[in-house]
Amino acid sequence: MRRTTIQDVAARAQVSIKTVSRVLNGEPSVRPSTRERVEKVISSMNYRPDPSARRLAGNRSSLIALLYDNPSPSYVTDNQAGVLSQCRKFHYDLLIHPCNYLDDDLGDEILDFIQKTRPDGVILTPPLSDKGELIKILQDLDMLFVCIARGEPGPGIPRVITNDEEMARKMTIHLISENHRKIAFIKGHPDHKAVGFRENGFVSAMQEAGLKITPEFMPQGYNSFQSGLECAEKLLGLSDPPTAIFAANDDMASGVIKAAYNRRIQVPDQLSVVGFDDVPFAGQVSPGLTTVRQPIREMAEKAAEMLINRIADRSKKSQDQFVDGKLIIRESTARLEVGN
Amino acid sequence: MRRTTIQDVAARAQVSIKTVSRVLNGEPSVRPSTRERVEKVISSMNYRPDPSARRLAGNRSSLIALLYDNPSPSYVTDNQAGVLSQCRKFHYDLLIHPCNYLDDDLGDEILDFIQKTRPDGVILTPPLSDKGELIKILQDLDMLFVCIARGEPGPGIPRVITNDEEMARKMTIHLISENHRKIAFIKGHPDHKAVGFRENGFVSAMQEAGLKITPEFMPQGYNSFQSGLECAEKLLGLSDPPTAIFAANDDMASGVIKAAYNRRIQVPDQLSVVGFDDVPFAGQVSPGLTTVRQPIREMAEKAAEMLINRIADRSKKSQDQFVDGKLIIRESTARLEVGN
DNA sequence: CTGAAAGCGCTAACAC
DNA sequence: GTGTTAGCGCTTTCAG
Repeated sequence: MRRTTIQDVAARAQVSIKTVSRVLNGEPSVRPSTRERVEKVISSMNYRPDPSARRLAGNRSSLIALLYDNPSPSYVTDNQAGVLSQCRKFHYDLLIHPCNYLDDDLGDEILDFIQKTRPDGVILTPPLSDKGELIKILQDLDMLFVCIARGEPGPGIPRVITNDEEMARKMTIHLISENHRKIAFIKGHPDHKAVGFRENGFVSAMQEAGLKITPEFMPQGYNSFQSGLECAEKLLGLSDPPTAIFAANDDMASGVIKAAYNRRIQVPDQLSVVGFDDVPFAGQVSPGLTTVRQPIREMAEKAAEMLINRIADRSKKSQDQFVDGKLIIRESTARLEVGN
Repeated sequence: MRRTTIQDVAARAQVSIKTVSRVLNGEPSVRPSTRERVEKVISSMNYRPDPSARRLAGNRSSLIALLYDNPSPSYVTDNQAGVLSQCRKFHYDLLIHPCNYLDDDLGDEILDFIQKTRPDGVILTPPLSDKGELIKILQDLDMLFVCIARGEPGPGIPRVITNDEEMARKMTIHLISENHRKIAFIKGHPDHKAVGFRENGFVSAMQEAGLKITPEFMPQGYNSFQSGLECAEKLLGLSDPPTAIFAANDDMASGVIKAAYNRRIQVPDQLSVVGFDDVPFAGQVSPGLTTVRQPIREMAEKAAEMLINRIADRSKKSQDQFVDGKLIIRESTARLEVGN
């Protein structure tokens, strides 16, 4: 059974295929009565335009590509969900392309992917969004793109960003308000710029409170559970250990909780732990993790929206979009009782 | 700058476009020397065939659709990764379609999606793969599909499945071998058939060991962290509580650990806990969760492979594929010391 | 083994 | 407002 085409619809509605096309694309110059008639036929025949034909003729793919390394499954699915919700609204399809940030030929691979699939636009998530080499490739291709959580601003590099620094400041101030003075910070992956801002927020809050921070109290993590575990081992083994540990993300924070568990250190009684992101399992570990909620899905939605707007009108410049985080206080932090 | 087309390649290689097409599609009847010449031109011009044009002319989309509800982010990303790896190998693109299992118009939505995107084949993950209504829609459309972890076999319903029952048996036997006698089982979502097999495995191992199981010790969970937490609350509140709890998946098992934590019950000293799936955070909770590793990625790969084979030759019948799970013993279980 | 020509189903000019 | 016509870049007959 051949699928029904625009011809069939046109014949039944007694109009030319062009008119059907106009109705399909919501073009204005169609008499309301005609439009209605065509729409009726379309739905009665259950007609769907063939996307390949549209792409070919219209020279636009109605495809958006989402590029990501794989920070964490929940990060990935949240981003996908956000982008997809906009895609559905505006009749785009989504192509996903996980890739390896460290691949030597990442650039070639992505170039290949884009040339092969010809999306109308691309969305980059960190750490890819911080990678100048990729940005350059996209710009050379004259491909529209939007960066999620990219660290650096730049002309022609539209971004959706959060107030990482401010939220890290707030979280640090919260810890200080709970009487903590010896607070350590586990730094995030150096290639992941936005995570670096969390460090800045921590440092500025500490300095403002007149608290000193030693390099010993700021070990370098790499965003992974394992690196958080290792950094915490070091911190907790110190002769004068911290009473609170702020990890730059939740994965590392859960590594800290694990390290404390291994050493039979009670959280939060003996040690407060905080993370950043509010991944799903942050609420499921024991104790529940105090953290900063990152509106990942919302950021992805905004990014998709920006991208779709730019596709519709390439001349329109788009400004960086901001999205707010939020403190989530759970059980992994507590007021430090005096005497410590 | 116009993109290079098959015409350009043909002109440069001094052949007709048909010959280029033949080379592109790996058709046999091309003289090796000609083939080589064409290939050289293709790579020197960095030519990529336009997928839309191919789809339109060839009446095949080179698209695979992955349909899923959202059991958990890691489940989703593992499935995507598995399918994608095969897609890349065989030059398919992947369309993802998360949906809501409980939507009243799920069938319509999926029908719409398929008609709109015209994939060459579809992969279903549980619980969608158990939903007869969807299967029927796909069959009516004459759409090729493969089910992952579908419970029921059926003619014309190719599946990739695991030995859930056997692994649950083994895990139960493990608990029994560690002296546990009072073992509770938190059942999975009733709509998720494969998870039901885990229950069967548990029951058969218990019966074989001559241990009795009361309904009280087999509460109904719904695969979520929260439901695991609630079931565990009930179990641990019993006058004669279990010494071990087997949850039908890891999310529920981590709910159990949380419940124990809340009640200051030591895991594994006072209570052994086991899950099923080996999601990433199973190794990150404290204590690490003893569980059964589900080879999700591998299943997805097999499913994609089967599907692609069927697309290549619709007449070929495909048999159900089996993939093995594996016991992962971590710290949440321990030998029960006598005297209990 | 290779090529010419006819579409695939749609959109974009341009006419009316 | 609406229709006609010519492609988009490829695959597929069907001839040679």
